[in-house]
Amino acid sequence: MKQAYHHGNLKESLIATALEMIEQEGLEHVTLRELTKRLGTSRSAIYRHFDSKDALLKAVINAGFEKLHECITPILEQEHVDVLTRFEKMGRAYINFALNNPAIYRMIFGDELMQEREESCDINDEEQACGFHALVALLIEGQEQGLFKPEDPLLQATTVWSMIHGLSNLLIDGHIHVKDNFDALFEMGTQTLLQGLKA
Amino acid sequence: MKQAYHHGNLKESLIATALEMIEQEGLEHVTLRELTKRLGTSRSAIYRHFDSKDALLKAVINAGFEKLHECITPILEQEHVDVLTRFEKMGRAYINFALNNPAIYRMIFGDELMQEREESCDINDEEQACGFHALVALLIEGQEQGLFKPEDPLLQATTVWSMIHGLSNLLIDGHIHVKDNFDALFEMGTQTLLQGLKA
DNA sequence: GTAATTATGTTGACAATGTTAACATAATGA
DNA sequence: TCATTATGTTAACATTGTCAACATAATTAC
Repeated sequence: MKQAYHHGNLKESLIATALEMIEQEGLEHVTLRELTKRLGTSRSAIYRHFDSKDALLKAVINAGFEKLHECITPILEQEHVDVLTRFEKMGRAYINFALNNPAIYRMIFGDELMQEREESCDINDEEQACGFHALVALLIEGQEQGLFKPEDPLLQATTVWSMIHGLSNLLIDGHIHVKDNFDALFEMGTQTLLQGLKA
Repeated sequence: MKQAYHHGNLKESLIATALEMIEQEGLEHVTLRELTKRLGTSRSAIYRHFDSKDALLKAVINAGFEKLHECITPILEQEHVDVLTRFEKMGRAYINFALNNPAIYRMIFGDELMQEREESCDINDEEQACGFHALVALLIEGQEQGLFKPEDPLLQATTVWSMIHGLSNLLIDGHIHVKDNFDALFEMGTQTLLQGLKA
């Protein structure tokens, strides 16, 4: 019905299609002309919804971050599951997200676009890093059960995150080959972490 | 003397200046026109030495990788220093390299340019990943001294690398702020690793 | 030493891309 | 109904990587 002149919800379509293109063709092949062609609109229709291409990409990144968050946080908050199981499930889900969405994952954490906005992605802000603070909560829970050393849980969480994040990056950037020995590698990583944190 | 028409060693100057520009202005501001202007040559002089801009950037990446290698490997091979000290010094040097050369570090491990060349950066190839295999050797040495579990040292090395790499990335991408608590964070990371690997 | 060949550098042009201004059309509300 | 706002289109521009044609230096063959 809205096909005539107005697209309807171009803004969200732009984000969704850009996200698809990034994952399928790679960020460098995402051009505004191609993107708008796929949506049947004209080149500069974008500028009614975003200030620039970078602004659109930031919105895509935020959408991707939301996806990751929805993938991780629920696992950490399954209170009926024991701490160690949640720990392992979270790690597996996190790395799988990276493996299934490598381009977005790379953008979320590495893209230069994000460098400027100082505020965001600050671990210490509980609002912006709620996934991280769910991990902190899990570690505190483990400390109370005597599973982990009673040390600063923020530092512990950062250590855990470093390992998972580093492993994810090495995998999606091709420095480790999944086929080789993913399960053994994941096991070694988590076991090292758990023994390292153990009281 | 060579100023007249021929530059002399344009190829290496291109790599060196590009590396400087990347670190100072950021990769996205490195344009062939600006790069060649700084070297006093004309735009397309590049194409006498490189097939494309990407080819030049790959050469820059290789140069950066070499820098990292020269920074890390000597530490790992100091046979008169005990294993645990070498371990910690390596970690510190590695992260400091990332902090001092964030743009290049990001390119070395994350850049899409490298994705295509399947062969390279393969951990299992002892030629290409000699830094990594120096770490493997250190872990084997530690195993022989009873410091570490007698498990697959390749997996152990990958685990160590994941932690250091992840921490480096989180730091240079601004998700952790160095000023906050770098020493405590580094300590937590290495201690967790060491206790996790301990026999 | 001179001519031929190769290596290296320059200039002008082109296509692709992000962006903007001027214009066009739809939706909304007084 | 009409005025205002929201949204979409078209034409043009500057920037950038790239290439072809040309120019000049260095090297080699004779």
